[in-house]
Amino acid sequence: MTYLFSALADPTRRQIFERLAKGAQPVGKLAQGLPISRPAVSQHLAALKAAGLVTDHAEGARRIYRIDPKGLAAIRIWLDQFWTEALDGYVAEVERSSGDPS
Amino acid sequence: MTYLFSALADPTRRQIFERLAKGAQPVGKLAQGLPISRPAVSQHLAALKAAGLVTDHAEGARRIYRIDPKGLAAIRIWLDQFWTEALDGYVAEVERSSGDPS
DNA sequence: GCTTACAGTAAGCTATGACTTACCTATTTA
DNA sequence: TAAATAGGTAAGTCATAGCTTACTGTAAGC
Repeated sequence: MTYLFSALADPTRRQIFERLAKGAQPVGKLAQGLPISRPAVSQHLAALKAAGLVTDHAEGARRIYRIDPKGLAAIRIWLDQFWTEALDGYVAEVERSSGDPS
Repeated sequence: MTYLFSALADPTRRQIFERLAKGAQPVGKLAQGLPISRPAVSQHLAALKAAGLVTDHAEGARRIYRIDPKGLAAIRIWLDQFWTEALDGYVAEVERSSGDPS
């Protein structure tokens, strides 16, 4: 989860990711329209890839990046597995401190 | 989203958060069992609070922290709003590159 | 009121993360 | 095969994040 959340913690990286969500793109095209250098984009893509948020494949000289559903799925699983636990705990605490509503 | 993801990106902070998911706790009790100092825990709690992941209230000299559902809800919204877009894009790209399956 | 427990804040240290430029490799095109 | 395009890697810089110790401010207990 650390890689996943770290990857999404950076605004630029989220921007890249959200742009890829609208369609696969090569590195150079991504770099256009971003206020950072192309190598910086490459580094961000490497981070996203390590997190399982994107995949890449060669297409001639270009390298096409696209969303990898694995990453989003992992977050969803974490969240779901968490959701009930956290909310149960929350409700229990609130009830405990505000008197039994039954 | 930046604060939210940054807060969850740190392993220690996630540990604190997940511990709170099992029940509200004062700072000192959280600090016990963690390999870091109590002030460090305070700082982590401040980050979690700023992200909307926890709330606190005074209880005598103690300060009780508990999960704030707002944070998790925000992630869920981000994810949901994203889910369809990303997966639609993904499917569209895959179909485009592997031939029309119809 | 004085002391002890609880916890936030300040200041300083160190490691890491995001960027840059320079470089190298592989593919296309002329 | 030479030139140009596409993009990953290396090395260095600067800012920030996470930690520590020291301090300050409240609430509780004697």
